[in-house]
Amino acid sequence: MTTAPRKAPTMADVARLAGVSPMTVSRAFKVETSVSGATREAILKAADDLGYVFDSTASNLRSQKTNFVAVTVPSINNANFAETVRGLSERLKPRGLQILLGYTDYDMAEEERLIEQFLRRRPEAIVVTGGRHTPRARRLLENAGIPVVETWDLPEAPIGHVVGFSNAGAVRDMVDHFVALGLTRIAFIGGDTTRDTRGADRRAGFIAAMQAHGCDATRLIAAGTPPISMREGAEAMGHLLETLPDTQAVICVSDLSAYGALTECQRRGVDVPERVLIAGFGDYEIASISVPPLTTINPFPSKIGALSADLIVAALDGLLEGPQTIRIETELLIRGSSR
Amino acid sequence: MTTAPRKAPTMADVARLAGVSPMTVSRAFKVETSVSGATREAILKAADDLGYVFDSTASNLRSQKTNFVAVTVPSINNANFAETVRGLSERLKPRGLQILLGYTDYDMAEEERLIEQFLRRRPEAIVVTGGRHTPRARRLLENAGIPVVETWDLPEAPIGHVVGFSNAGAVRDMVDHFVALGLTRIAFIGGDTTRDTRGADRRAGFIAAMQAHGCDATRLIAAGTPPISMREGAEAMGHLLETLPDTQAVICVSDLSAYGALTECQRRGVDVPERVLIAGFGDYEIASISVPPLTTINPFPSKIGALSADLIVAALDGLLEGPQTIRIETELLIRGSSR
DNA sequence: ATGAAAGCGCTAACAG
DNA sequence: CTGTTAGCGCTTTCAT
Repeated sequence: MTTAPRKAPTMADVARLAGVSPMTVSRAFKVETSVSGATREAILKAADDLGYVFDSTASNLRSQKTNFVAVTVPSINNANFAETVRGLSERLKPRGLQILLGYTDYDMAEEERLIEQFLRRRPEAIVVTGGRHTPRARRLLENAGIPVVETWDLPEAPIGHVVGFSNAGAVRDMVDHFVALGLTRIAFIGGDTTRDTRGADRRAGFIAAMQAHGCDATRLIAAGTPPISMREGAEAMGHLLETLPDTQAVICVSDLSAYGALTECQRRGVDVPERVLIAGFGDYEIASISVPPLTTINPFPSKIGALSADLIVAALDGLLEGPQTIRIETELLIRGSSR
Repeated sequence: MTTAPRKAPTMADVARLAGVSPMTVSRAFKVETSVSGATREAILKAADDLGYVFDSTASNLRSQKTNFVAVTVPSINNANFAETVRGLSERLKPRGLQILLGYTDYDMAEEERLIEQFLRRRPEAIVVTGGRHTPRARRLLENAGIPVVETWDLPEAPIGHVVGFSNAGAVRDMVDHFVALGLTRIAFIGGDTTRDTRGADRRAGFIAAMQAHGCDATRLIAAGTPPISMREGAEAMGHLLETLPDTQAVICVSDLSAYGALTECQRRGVDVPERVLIAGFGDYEIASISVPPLTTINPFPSKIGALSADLIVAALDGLLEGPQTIRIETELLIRGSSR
């Protein structure tokens, strides 16, 4: 059945059946509270007989504790953000904190709406992806009165705590790698830069690094709306091979688009890495197993989540002096697609 | 700042500043309620000045409405389940229903814990993945008094509504395809069958279909703990090529393991599909873009979500006579890896 | 170890 | 269109 005829039982009902006061029932449902073993047993038995389910909406209101942490990510369909959520979740669970997850679709206006909705539910802390937000979203976070963690970025003016890395710096490392191989005609494949701020930072990092090396930084292919897919990466590669056939290396905004680019080369009989080198970003599983495997950057997504959780727990325990910024060092992984 | 010095303002504070009663403030925050334009404006202005944020913990308790739907999936890091969640989310949002998402790690005991936690928060409805649960989880769902939807499966004894497909039947279609090509030495690569019940159903469907065709159904490779990865698919394929080198075709429990198997063939110089044919499950993006592309089955994951949302909305509106079962017809996609 | 009273912040129900 | 009263189901606080 999917509908109950009668009203759900409350603690008062359980108390009546067990012959105790509602307060004792309340205590019996917490761990480490002073209730005698026999009484607790009788209460839990009574609760089970009645089909009682604890009502946390009432508990939340009275105790002013909701025991959840709000988390916003750009996309739920992304292995790296999923790893960050897993890292968070695993360290928050032992503290009895659940995660309320929402996705913004890489849209700051949607992020603002989501943050407002989430704050209404009174989370104990909030984790957001990125360091750029609408002015109103920023204000909401500043005034929320709870720990705030910005991740996957190193914002210039953080709202609260930060656990992230330099997207531009990571791509600079990649450019340096290619230049060290003696290459100069290097292209960048990414999505439209208005939506995905981390993608935009990577593109900006590419341009800055190329210019620092005195190389032409105009081989920029926009491949569609972020997050760009394998297919869009493939299409961008096709376009690149046709319009700028002397390109020696390609840096893609993510491993997924890089893999798409690789397959397009395979379909066209363009040898990788002999004729063109390819690199991605994110160290997704595909990057380590494709033939050839893809050169990429590991941003340690689950570490971002775990360290964010540590900050939250410390902040809730009052152990933090002020806002903390934890800088993650990304790792350049040179694989078969670039050597 | 991450901590507020003073207490957060309530509706009473807003009411005082705006010179109205708390009830009018409450009305001003709902749409389509009878509040004069000028009054509403003054109230929202006062709320903004105070930095007031609506407290839904109180609203939830008093109105006995939480405006969210609980959803459990085996893994958050899975493009197909993500599509189901997206399908749900997009159709529930216009109704003002948010999603509370949790993952079970393919573990029924963890699912039970999660369901209990979720029901304490009093969701309007609950969506679970699969049709097998612990006895206690089943009882909790039966007594929850809210619409329940089981997905991604066709349970024999549904708890409430169902939106799913036959995992065994889908694999039967795949076996039929290979047998029609004149092949008989067909293997199945999957994970341990104790955890992933959908994977177990696919394996059982493989065995049944092979036996129905009078073929040997013993080429079964267990590749690790579900969900099995690309790497585990590759390792299983290596094992298969060494122990049963006369195998003509391989059906994998998912596209990810199928892709791993494909790469292993490429590393070993085993031509696909000339020497061995490969098929997966799920129609992930990798399946359509790999070289060669992978034969697979599309279970229409976002449709599962959308139809589940429709059932929930109809049930909440009291438009459903009784439990509904919606059967999704999967689609066999024959691609380069098997022809 | 257990109980009684009060109230968390909002809104259902009723009145005007 | 707006206000008053009461109470959702717990837990804080203070007793015993």
